[in-house]
Amino acid sequence: MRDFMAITKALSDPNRVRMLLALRRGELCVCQITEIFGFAPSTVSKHLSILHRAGLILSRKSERWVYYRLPDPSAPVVVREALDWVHKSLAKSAATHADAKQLKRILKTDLAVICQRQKC
Amino acid sequence: MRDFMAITKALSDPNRVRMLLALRRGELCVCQITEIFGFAPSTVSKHLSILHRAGLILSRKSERWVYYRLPDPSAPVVVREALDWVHKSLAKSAATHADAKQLKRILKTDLAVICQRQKC
DNA sequence: TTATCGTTTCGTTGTTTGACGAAATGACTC
DNA sequence: GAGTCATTTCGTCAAACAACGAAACGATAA
Repeated sequence: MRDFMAITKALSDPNRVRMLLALRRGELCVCQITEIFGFAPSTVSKHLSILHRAGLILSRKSERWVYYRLPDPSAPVVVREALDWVHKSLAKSAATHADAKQLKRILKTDLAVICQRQKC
Repeated sequence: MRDFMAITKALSDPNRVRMLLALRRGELCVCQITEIFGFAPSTVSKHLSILHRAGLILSRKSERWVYYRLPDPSAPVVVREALDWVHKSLAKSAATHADAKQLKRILKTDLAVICQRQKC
């Protein structure tokens, strides 16, 4: 029950759900996600840590950056089904589409430039 | 997105999730649910209205009582899948089992007696 | 070591949420 | 039409939460 509630609480904030959807195409580092959503880095970090603690995303550190990604198929069933439900339900939503557009723009930009722009 | 968030917000409270699970065996009236969980009737009513607004339960009025039940298979896909996920994930949890035991006891008791006990 | 830089943690602030009791509602009975 | 009764709505309070900036952290670079 506790694990399950960690997932539902993580999914109860729209910005966290948007972040899950943004990761659909592959891993992103914190500053890329910060750029997409326009929040302070500390805010984004907090959201990602909540998603991470619920098991909905995994993290990896490389060079200066921390990358987050969706879990692989070996994740617990409850997590896999939650993610399937989220993606299936929102893949075509307006918010997802808008975020995907932002993401496309950001992926064209060099990481260092993004980070400098944010002074992060 | 708004509909989806109504569902995740509804599922983000453990007591509301317990109520969904309690309805698995069939419809219950507000005072029966109140008896199971030991909250004030106004609290239970609020929880049920949140679940109802999210489309996770349906209601029916009969005589003095309002009955709530899980939706039939004609419910929206997003709702059906959410409920499937909840039930599949928690059917065997300790909390569900304890509530089911309470429920069994309460179903043996006459509705009028329950309501009187609560002065509701 | 010291500096730099992306990320996280901490403390604060304003908002949301869950609980309750009291009062309102609305249907059924007399 | 007045009374009864289950349920809902309203107002209040305390706890939880989301956002931010400042400071701490931890790894890499000089």
